[in-house]
Amino acid sequence: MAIQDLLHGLNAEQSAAVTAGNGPVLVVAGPGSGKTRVLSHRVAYLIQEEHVSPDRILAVTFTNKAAREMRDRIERLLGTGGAASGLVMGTFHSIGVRFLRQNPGIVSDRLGILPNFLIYDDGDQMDLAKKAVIAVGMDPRQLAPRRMLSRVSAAKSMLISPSEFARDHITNYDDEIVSRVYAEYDRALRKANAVDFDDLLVLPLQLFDAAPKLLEVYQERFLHVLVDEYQDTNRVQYILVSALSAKHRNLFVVGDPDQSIYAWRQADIRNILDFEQDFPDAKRVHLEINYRSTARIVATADRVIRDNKQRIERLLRTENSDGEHVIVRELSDQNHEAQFIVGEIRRLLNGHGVTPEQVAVMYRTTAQSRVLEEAFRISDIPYKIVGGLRFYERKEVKDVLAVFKLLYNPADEISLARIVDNLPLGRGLGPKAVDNVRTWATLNNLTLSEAFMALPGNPGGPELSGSGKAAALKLGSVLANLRQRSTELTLSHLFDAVVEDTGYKGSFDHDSEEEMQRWSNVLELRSDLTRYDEMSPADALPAYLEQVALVADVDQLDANDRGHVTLITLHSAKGLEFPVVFITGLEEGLLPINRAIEAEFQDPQPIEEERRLFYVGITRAEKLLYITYTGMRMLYGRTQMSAPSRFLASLPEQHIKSLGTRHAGINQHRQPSLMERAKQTASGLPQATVRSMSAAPVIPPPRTYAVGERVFHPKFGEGVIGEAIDRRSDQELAVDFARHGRKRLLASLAQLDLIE
DNA sequence: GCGCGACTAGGCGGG
DNA sequence: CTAGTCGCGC
Repeated sequence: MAIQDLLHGLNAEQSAAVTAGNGPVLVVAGPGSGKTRVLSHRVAYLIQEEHVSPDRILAVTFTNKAAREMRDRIERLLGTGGAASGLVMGTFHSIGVRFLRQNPGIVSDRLGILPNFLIYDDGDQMDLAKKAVIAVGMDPRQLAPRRMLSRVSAAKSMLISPSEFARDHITNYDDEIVSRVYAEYDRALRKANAVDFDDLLVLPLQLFDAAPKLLEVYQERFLHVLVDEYQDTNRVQYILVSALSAKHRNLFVVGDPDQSIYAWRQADIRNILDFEQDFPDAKRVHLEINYRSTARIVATADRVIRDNKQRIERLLRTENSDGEHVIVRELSDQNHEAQFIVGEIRRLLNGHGVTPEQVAVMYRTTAQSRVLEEAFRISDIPYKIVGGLRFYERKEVKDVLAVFKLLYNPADEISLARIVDNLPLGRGLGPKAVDNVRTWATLNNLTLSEAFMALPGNPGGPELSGSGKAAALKLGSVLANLRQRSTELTLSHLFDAVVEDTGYKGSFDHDSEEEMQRWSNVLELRSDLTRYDEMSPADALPAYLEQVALVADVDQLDANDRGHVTLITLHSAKGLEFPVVFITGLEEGLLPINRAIEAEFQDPQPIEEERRLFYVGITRAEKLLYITYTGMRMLYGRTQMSAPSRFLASLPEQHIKSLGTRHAGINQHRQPSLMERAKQTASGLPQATVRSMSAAPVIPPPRTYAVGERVFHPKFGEGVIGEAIDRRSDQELAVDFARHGRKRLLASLAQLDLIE
């Protein structure tokens, strides 16, 4: 492909970013401004025009899905298949684990982590944190392991080691506990030969510290380092990319400070704000034309984000047509909210040319998805929930995976404990028997599971009662047998052996619908495993376990996986786009969330982050945007009156159509100030009529259709325009399809192509 | 050692 | 409300 083709369709700013020369580059990219496009074109440009070998480019994305899509795009741009192979691309975590796996010798010598280390998921980390809390003599019920974990995670992301924490970061009793739990947690993690998510970023840095020569090798190799969603990087990630790009200094970062929504995960917005201080010779490019959304949606987003105080003033503009008004709707409670959404989606699906996959329903908390899911289940609209309980976090799936993990890493006591507690194989073994085996294991310098496996050959081993002894022997012999077979069997056959030999398969009650559902989840795991059957058993097991640990919810959203409405949290929705978006629960306490409101007087940051989250949601919408809130909501089992979110007051009147009884712009939860009352009186609020657009931007006319023209629709196929009614900024069409008869569609929504 | 009902604390976001 | 834990009786 020629250079002009590589730059074809890019605007001036996008081209400038793509073709920027060497040195640090900061791309500040508004929503829908084509940043993924810029990144892919940049990589393709480097390979093709600058003749950079793909394996000398490192590209970091926020999700695996984004990495996948970008790779596809680059392949397409470069034409020939495989042209992008060798590119190092993925999330920070997957790149981190790659560094560790590539250097097993140094990792094991210097960091004490054996090559068969496991990545502990959230649940494993929780179990370990709980044990750590108990080990330091505290009660896990009062200490909230979850809170401990987040403190530990925060420390790790700021590169504070347990000993540094103990030395420099204790200011009160609470810190004292955290410090001890942190030390114990990390010790237990190493003992289990496991790492947590933060370790995947921290350990590579420790690796580089321990082996500076190795860092030099990587520094030399990576001629170009590109980072997406830079506003959401934390300190460790910042240091990692700085270190890797230090030699050639070709660091290309893309981000949007207004979309920074991960401060709670220690993302540090200063990384992007201070980029030019860190790299004084940095070039800066702004992408501010939005290609995604209608002018009304862009104007709404812009108006909402402007009310943040701590913000760099920025432009957001579009050349797109006005589109429809943003619909704001008040409902009496969450059930009516769900009903409204389902009803509205049904209306759009029937005859407005909308297909289910074009629609997303977004919410602040996963708890909100339950009511929505219920409404969708009753309706005949296909839907899919992203997030919530992940597949791999389901109890029955974790139970089986625990066996796989233990077979791979015998030091993994957390998994062994799962097996003992949850599988029929562990029946008859209580804490006492396990403790006795552990004592014996320690004496003989074995891991706990190795000790169990050694039992059949050492009948005189640990002290055990008659029944406990039989159970322990059984466990040991089954594990030893599975372990031996794990090197020969494909993963799906290993699965069969595991569910059979542990008695798990037989433990599901065939008369219980619920248990049969759980068993079918277990079987789904089996079909997941067959994807690895081509690989040699020795490689498949670690590859599969790694995939399980690093796959995110959004990663499983597949572009080919069509035909359903998406239910998703606002956080997960970052980076996605949908023609039709519903943002639900615009209420004080939910969006903004209570925590942020409580902190508001000491610290305005959390509220500002909530507003950015709302902004992220708004900017996901291409054509139609609905915003809903309720007057009453059941939360944590109690029904409470809910006040409309303060963010509703930022919505620009001229672009919204308010269908509620109360006007969206007025907060009901507090007395309006005199000024506000004055303004309300002046403008005649509350009111629900649509006000005409004031100071409308110059907008190019949208594509229009005429009666008789032939068109193609992705779902209905070929058709002829039968009627065309002009609306303010759109056309309502009646199209006669050859195979589906007459459908009424909105020109802006239906993905029609004119057939010449 | 297991299974059950009673009780309590938390209550968001995710690689 | 729901998940997790306690404490009891078996």
